[in-house]
Amino acid sequence: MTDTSGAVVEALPDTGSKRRQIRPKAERRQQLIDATIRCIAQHGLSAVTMQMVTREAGLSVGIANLHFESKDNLLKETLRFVAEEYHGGQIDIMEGGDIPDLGERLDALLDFQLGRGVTQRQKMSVWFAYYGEAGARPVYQKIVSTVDRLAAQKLEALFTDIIREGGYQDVDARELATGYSALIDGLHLGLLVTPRELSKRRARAVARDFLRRAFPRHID
Amino acid sequence: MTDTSGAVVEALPDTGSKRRQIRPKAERRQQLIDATIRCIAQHGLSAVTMQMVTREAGLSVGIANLHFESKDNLLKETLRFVAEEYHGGQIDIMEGGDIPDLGERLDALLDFQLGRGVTQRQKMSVWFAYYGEAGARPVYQKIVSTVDRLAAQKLEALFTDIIREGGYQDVDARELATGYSALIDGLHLGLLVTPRELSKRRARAVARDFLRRAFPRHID
DNA sequence: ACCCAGAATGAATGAATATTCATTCTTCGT
DNA sequence: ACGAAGAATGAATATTCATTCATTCTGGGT
Repeated sequence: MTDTSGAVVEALPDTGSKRRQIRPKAERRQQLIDATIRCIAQHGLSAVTMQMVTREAGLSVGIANLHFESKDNLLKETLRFVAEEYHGGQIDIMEGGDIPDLGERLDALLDFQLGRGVTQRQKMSVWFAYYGEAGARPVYQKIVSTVDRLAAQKLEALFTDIIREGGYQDVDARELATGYSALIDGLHLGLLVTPRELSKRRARAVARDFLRRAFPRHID
Repeated sequence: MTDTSGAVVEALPDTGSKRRQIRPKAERRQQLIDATIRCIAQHGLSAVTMQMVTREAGLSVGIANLHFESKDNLLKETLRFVAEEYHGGQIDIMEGGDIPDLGERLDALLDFQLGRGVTQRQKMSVWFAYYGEAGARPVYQKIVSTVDRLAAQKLEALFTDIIREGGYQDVDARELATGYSALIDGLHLGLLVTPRELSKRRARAVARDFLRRAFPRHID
């Protein structure tokens, strides 16, 4: 309305080239998912628009509906990606052919869960944005609970091994695993919502404390 | 456009009376906040509309902007209400003039945190819906962290008393309080997102276990 | 060199939604 | 009984947004 002269086309300081690029479908999909993650983290799930996402990806609006059928689907696939990345990483460590020592494996798990990769505000924001909607959207519940269940099983198995190795008495692997998972989730929440009160450093100390109290001969 | 005859006015099967009622501002505000809570729980924060809320409250659309200036404000006030209800309840118990025995006070706290009132899906949904947006909305962070900080202090004080009374060694009240709070948050999350895997009963057992391991002479 | 499958674009469309405000209705004090 | 203060209404407005699709462009295959 205000400027129809069309003189300035390359006004935006785009991500490099303004020339149309053709790329395989899989690559574009990932590009869009990554952009969605950044948008959710920055603006919140409820404020994310297709325009926002496609601009963040440096692409046109139409492309999102080309590679995902709808916004709904894009959001679903984004959750699936984040969930699999997080739980997949955990599972790799817990199965841990790389790390034979069980105590060290626990340490590695804790490092992953409260370390750089996962704890970045971006990822946490996305994670909890979906949790927030999960109460009203069974689809989200299903996506999360599918990967979640597997991770829970692996954790229980790891704890069972540790209990056997350490000869710990009066410790129930299943219950402890539930507690540990909940603790980690709660710490993530704290890091996200009240970063002033809870430093990453202290979060690790708290989690480590939990494990030490349960498995004193494996931690510290 | 389609029907200007104005014949059928009472077509909607309203919540009882179709007669216009005049009520004090404070009452209408609470009514709208309650409706907002129900809407968020049922449809998710991002799907809530003013029409939805006002219909749920059995009122007209205009009223929301009469008593709150905007949708944004209504959502903010709703969060404030939920936060104060939850943390206020905890604080009352922890200050606990009613319950002199410290172990019993702990039990009461746990009951409140994982009992009927708070754990109702409705309230949990709202709680986490806001957490999900908190990463992107400093306003929400501020509202939560204000009440949160006070509750954390009270919990630390309670734990300090218990540690002194029980003569527990090697236990840091602050760290334990952080851990316990995180654990409770994590359990709420589990109850909300994977109710199949985590029953309320088991959540209580897990939390109780955490406390017992720290304060064996006060629990069980 | 040229073609064309299909990738990419973005203006246009239509649906949804927050907010406004002229009007109507209640209640309370007198 | 009456009038005014202000509570309540909901049609209208303006905006925002997801989705569509006619058109343009690219790059690999011939």
